[in-house]
Amino acid sequence: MLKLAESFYKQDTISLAKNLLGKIFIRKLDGQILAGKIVETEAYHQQGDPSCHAHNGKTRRNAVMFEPPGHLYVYFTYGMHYCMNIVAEPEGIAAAVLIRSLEPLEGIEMMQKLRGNKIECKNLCNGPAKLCQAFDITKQQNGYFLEGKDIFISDAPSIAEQDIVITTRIGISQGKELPWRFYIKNNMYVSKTIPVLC
DNA sequence: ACTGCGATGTCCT
DNA sequence: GGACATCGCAGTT
Repeated sequence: MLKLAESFYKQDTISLAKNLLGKIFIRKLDGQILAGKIVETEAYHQQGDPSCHAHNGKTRRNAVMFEPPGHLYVYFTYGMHYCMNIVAEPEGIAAAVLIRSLEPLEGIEMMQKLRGNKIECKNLCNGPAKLCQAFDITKQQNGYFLEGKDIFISDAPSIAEQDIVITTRIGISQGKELPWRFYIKNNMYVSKTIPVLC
């Protein structure tokens, strides 16, 4: 089980969004292991992407996006939800990959406790705020570097190009036309299916 | 199946 | 003051 290193994360954000599909996100929490396969991502970039939090330059909220690749950028939204990104590209360029869905692999009971009892496995991590709740990712983890021992991503076989579905991104009002959402074809744990571009 | 909407706190102009 | 990279519930078809 090989832990991905900074050299992996130092890709352009679109490549990273594709190459993270199939990898295993792991958190050790209270002596237990939580693990999920990344099945859906979105790319964001400070340039040419008006929906990117860093589009208008560095602020207190988005500062982590400018840090070296492999850091976690966690932000709070809608008064109650967290979303988790992985910083891409070299230090100084603000770009990140939003993790939108995980396929739960290990620690499912603990995820159910964190999410609420009656949630089906299928619905534990099929959304950016849901997976943060299931993995107890909050602002405390903002800025965490993924080479640490408690939170990291484990390598796994890449997803073939023909098994990656490309669509526009979900839930944004600007930059809607950019084809920067990626998910694994026919995977049951993807958050939402919308008309496919190609 | 789909649609609308309220909850709720933080950030940025 | 407005917007927000969401979610779950209630109501409708």
